[in-house]
Amino acid sequence: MVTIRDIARQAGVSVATVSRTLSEPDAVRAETRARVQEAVAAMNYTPNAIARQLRRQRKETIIVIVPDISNPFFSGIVKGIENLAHDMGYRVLLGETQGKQERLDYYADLVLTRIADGLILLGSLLPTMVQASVAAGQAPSIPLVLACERFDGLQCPTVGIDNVAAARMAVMHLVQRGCSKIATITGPADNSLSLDRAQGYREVLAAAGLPIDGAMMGEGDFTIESGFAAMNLLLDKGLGVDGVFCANDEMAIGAQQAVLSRGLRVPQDVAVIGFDDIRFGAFAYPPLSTIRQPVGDLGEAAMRALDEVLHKKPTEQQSVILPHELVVRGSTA
Amino acid sequence: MVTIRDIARQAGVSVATVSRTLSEPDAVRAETRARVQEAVAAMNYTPNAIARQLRRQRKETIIVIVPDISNPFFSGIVKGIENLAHDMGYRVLLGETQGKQERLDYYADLVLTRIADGLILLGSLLPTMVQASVAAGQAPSIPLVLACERFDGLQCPTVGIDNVAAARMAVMHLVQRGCSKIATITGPADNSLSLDRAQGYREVLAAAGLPIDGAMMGEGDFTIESGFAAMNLLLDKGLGVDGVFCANDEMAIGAQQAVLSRGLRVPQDVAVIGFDDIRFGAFAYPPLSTIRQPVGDLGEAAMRALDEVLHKKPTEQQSVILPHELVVRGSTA
DNA sequence: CTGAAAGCGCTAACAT
DNA sequence: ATGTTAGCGCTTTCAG
Repeated sequence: MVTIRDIARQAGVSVATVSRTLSEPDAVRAETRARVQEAVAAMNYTPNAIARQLRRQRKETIIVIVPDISNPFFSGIVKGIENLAHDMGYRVLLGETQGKQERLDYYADLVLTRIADGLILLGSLLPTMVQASVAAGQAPSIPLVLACERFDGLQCPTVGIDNVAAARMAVMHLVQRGCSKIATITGPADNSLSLDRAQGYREVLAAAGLPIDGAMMGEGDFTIESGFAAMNLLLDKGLGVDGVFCANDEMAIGAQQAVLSRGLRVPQDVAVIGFDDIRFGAFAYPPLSTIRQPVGDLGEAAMRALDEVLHKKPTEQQSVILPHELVVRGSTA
Repeated sequence: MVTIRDIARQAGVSVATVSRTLSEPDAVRAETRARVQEAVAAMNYTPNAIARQLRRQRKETIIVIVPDISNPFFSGIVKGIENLAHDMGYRVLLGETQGKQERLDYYADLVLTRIADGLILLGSLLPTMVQASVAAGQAPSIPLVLACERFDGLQCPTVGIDNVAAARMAVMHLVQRGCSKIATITGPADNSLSLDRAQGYREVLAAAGLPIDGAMMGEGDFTIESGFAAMNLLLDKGLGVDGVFCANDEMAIGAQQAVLSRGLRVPQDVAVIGFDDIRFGAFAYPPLSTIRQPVGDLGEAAMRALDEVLHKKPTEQQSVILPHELVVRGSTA
C-alpha cells in the first residue's frame, strides 16, 4: 500500500509538503507542487481517509435511519438528504431498521463509536440511548434530527409538515365532494403521525356537524395489505361508508382494491384519499387523490438542520414545518 | 472524550489490558477484567472505531450502489444485502447514483480512500476505474460484485437470474393464453437486462411461429411513465396488439394504465405481464402477472460473494444464477 | 497474565 | 516555502 511517505520520498520532499499539496495546494511553491503531483500520479496514490479522520476528528459521515427503504415516502426523503449531503461534503450511511429496536440501536451506536458524526431519524422508533435522555429530561447525547415524526419531550430539531392541518385538508375535500359517511384508516396508534392525522379527521367531522364514530375508524400499519384488510372490516360493518381518508397512500391503494373487489365503484360509491403522494399513487386505479408532502425538501431541511447541530450553530428554530398540498385525482373526482 | 488511556488509569492497568478486555476477554484475569469493565461503565466509554480501523486495516464496511433507491426491486435486493451484512459484521454504506457517472465514481472512490472494503453494484453503470480495467482486459482493481446485470469482459462475481429464460417463460405464458399479437416494451438498449429479456421474447415468438416485428417492440427506461408512453405509441400503430411483455413491473403498470385509458380491457383486449414482482404489482389494477425474482436471495448471494472476494477465498464460481418464477394474476388471467 | 512501546497514515503546530 | 515532530486512539508484538 502506497502511503504519504512513499510519495514524499519519490518527490524528494517531506510528508508535510505532500499533505499540503493535497489539502491546500496554494501553500506550496508551484514547482514543488508539480513534483508531488507527478509522484502521486506515478505511484497511483490515494490518501487514506481513515487516517485523516482519526487525525482530524471529523468523520463527515452521517447516518440516516429508516424503518423501510422500499417505502417510496422514506426513499424520497433519503434522496433529498443524499443530494444535499453530497454537496455539503458528507457521506451518508443508510440504515434500515425494519422496525427492530436492536437494529436501530446498532446504527445509533455508530455515532458513539465515532464512525459517524450524527443521525437523521425517520420513523417512530427512538434509539434506547435517546429514550433514556428523554426520560431523564435532558437533550439527546448524540447529534440528532427528526425528519418526519415529532416526539414530545425530545429536545432536538424536527422537520415535517403540519399533519393535523394536512389531514383536515384531505377530509375537508371529501366533505366538499359531498361525502357524509366518512371513514378513516389510521396508522399504528403509538405513532405521532397517526395521531395527528386522526386528529385532523375528527376536527373536520366536528366542524361539519358530522358524527364522530369509532366504528368508522380503522387501524392499519401503513402497508398496502393492512389498508386492504382495514377497509374490508369497515365495509363489513355495513355503515354506508361513502368516503375514506387513509393515513398514507399505500393503505389507500389497499383500501381502493378492497372497495373495487366488492364490486363497488371508486369514487362513485366510495371516494378514497391517501397521504404522501408516492410515485405509484398517480398510476393506481383509479389514480389516487392525496396530500403531497415535499419529500425532497423535507430531506434537505433535515440535512441542513443536522449540519447546524454538528457545527453547534445557534439552533435558530427547533422545528421546521414545510407546506403540504392537496392533489386531486380520479379516486375522489 | 474518554479514551482507552482514561480507562487504563481509572482501572489501574495498562492500555493493553483494557484493549484485551474489550476484544478478547478470556485473555485477562477475571478480577482485572472486572475492574476494567467497571471503569468502562463508570466513565461511559465507547471505543473509537476509526482508530481501530486504522490500526487493524480492516473497515468492515461495504458500499452498495444503486441507481435509484425508490425502485422497489433495488430496495428489495438492498434489504437482502443488509440483512446478511449485519450478521456478518459489515456495515453498509448505500449510495444512490441517480444515473450519474460522477456520483458513481464518488462512491467507488470510497474504497480507494479506505473508507470501505468493497463494492456491490446494482444497475448498468460501471465506475470509470472499472471500465478502465475492462478495457485493459484485467480484473477490476477493487473488490467488486455485480448484483443484477452482467458485463461481458468484466472479471468479477455476478449474481442474478437467467433473464433470457425468464423472459421466455413470461412470453410463453402470453402465447399459451392465446395471444398472437404480442408486443414488448424493453428497457434502454444499452442494458444487458433489456437485451436478455428482448432476446427471450424473440425466441418464443420464433418458436411459436409468430412474426417478429420491430414495430411491436417499444422502448422505455424502466419507469412507469415510460411504460405508459411506450404503450400508447404501440397502440397508436393499430397493429391489434393483444398481449404485451414489459421488461419490468413499473413499465407494465404504466402500460396497463395506457390500455385502460383507451377504454380497452386488461386482460380481455390486451393481456399484460411484467417482470420483478414488486410489491405494488399485486395491488395494481388489474393485479399484475409477472416474473418473480428472488430479490432477498439475490442480495444475500451478492453479500456472500463479496465476502469471499474480500477474504480472497477461492472464487468457486464467477456467477450464481438463482431461480425465477412465473406469477399469474389478473392482468393475464 | 500484564505492561511497554512501536506504530497504522495522516495533519498541524512549531521551527527553520 | 518547507521540514521536523508529536500525536489522533487503538492494537499487537515482545518482554517480563
